[in-house]
Amino acid sequence: MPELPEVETTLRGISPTMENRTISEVVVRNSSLRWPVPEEVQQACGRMVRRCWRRAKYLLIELDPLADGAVGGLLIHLGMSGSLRVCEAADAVRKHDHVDVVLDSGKCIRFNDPRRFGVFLWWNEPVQDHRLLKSLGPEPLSRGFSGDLLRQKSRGRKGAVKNFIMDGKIVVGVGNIYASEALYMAGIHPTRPAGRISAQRYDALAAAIRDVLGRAIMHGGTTLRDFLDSDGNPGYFAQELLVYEREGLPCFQCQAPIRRKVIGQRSSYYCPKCQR
DNA sequence: CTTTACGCCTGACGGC
DNA sequence: TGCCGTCAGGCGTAAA
Repeated sequence: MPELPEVETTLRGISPTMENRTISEVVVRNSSLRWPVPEEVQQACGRMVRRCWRRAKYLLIELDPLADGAVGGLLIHLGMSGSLRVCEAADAVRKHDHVDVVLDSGKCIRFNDPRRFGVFLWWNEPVQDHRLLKSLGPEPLSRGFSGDLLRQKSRGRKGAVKNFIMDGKIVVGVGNIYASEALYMAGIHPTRPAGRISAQRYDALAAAIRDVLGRAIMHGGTTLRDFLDSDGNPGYFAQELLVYEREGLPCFQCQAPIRRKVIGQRSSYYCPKCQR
C-alpha cells in the first residue's frame, strides 16, 4: 500500500531510467483504472522526459515543452496496490500490467495495479492548477510544514486528530500506517479532537511525522502485503513499525497491550497508556 | 465551512 | 477441494 515513502522510493527508482530519454510508445492494455486512461497520454510519444518529480503521492513525468512553450506530461498515482517497475520493453507481460511507457533506450516503465485504484492521466496546464493538486496542503518534508501550521489549521476542528493529519488539505502524504506511528511517537491519542491539542504537542507531532516519513524513505518504504519498488523488491520499514498491526502485543515503552480501533473507517493502532 | 460514509477493486484469509 | 463472506485501504465525491 503505497504511502509517501513508497511513492518517493518509486520515484527514485524510475527517474534515472526516464530523465533525458525520449518516450517512444505508450501502451495501454487496460484503461479502466480509477478513471479511464485518456487517449491524450499518446501525446507523450516522441517527447523527451525533462524531469520526474512528486507532489503528495502523485508522480509527475514532466516532458520538454513543445515549440510553442506548452508544458505537459503524465500524472500517475499508485492508489492502493499499484507499482511501477523498470524492465525491458520485450519482457513478458504479467497479470495486471496495465500500461507501459516505452523509452528510446528500450527500457520500459510498467504500471501494474491489481486493484485498479490507481490513476494514469495526462496534464497540460500549469500542473499546480490541476484539479487533483490544486487544493493540497504542504509537503510534510518541506519547510512549509510545521507544528505551528498544524496548530493554526486545527482551530475549531472537533474531529479526531488522526483524521486531521490524514487530510490532504492539511498536509499531504500521511497515510494510515504513518499516521498511527507518528501519533504514537508524539504520545497523542488518535481520537483526541484536533482543536484540543497544545502548540507544544503539535510541534512534537510535526517532528514525528517528518521523522517517521524520512526514516521510511531511507528503508525503501514499508511492504506489508504488496508494495514493490521499481526493481521489484519490497521495502524494509515494516520491521521498524512501533504500533501498526501490533494489536495485543506489548507497547515497546510500557508493555501495555497495543489496541486497535476503527477511526474514520480505518484501523488505527495506539497504546492506551502512552497516548493521551 | 467541517465531517462522515461510500465505492471503486482484487487477493488473502477464515469458516464450513 | 470449493464457495462465500470479510477485510484491506487512497481518496474523490456526495451527502449530512
